[in-house]
Amino acid sequence: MQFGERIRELRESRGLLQRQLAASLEIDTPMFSKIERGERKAKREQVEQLASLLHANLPDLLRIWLADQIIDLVKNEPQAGEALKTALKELKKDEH
Amino acid sequence: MQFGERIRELRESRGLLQRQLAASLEIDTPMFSKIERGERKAKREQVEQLASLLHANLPDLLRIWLADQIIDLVKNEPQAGEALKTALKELKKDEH
DNA sequence: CTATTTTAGCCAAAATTTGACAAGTCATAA
DNA sequence: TTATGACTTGTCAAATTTTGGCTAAAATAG
Repeated sequence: MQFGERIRELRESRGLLQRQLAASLEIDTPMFSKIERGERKAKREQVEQLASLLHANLPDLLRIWLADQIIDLVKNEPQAGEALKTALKELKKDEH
Repeated sequence: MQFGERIRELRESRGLLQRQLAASLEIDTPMFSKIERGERKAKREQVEQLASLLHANLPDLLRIWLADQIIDLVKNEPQAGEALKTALKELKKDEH
């Protein structure tokens, strides 16, 4: 599940139009369309606003949103999987 | 293990100076110093050159280099760990 | 068809990244 | 002490990337 897809699901389930959410985020409709299609990435602040506007779970949206960016960073890299595992280990180390 | 640290280890084990490797990469010594200390990030092309110059394993260097960037992306995010797991799953999906 | 919604393409402003330079610290040697 | 060499710090401008808005085209609904 990608972030844009999820936003679209939530938006449509609530019967909202792109231009309505776009207005709330103070961006224009084409920009919102691009976010939904994953052509542009939302800002963190916009994720927060969307969670609120769509009554969605913020941590979960953030998780998907971040995952998108990670994928974008490592795609086309042969070592992608291994790098992710390494990053996870590093992360756990820092938690202590 | 971070990328810069690893480069420094390899460089020192071969008795090379920063200015020598910097010259090979066609950047100046301060820039190389910053890469070693993780203040600046190396370009992918530079990772390849370094692997060659230091007779190091390229996939392994790339793994560490990528992991650094992932960490940099997700640090300060509460959902970092979960996002990484999600990204890993997405990645595996694409592999089929 | 006509309206509205959504998407595509382009351009400029803004933000980030990159690299170089000058000057600094630190250690060692003369 | 002075000098030298290796490395680091801080700042600046050039270059690249990202962001946002505009126009107009395509798709969809009525």
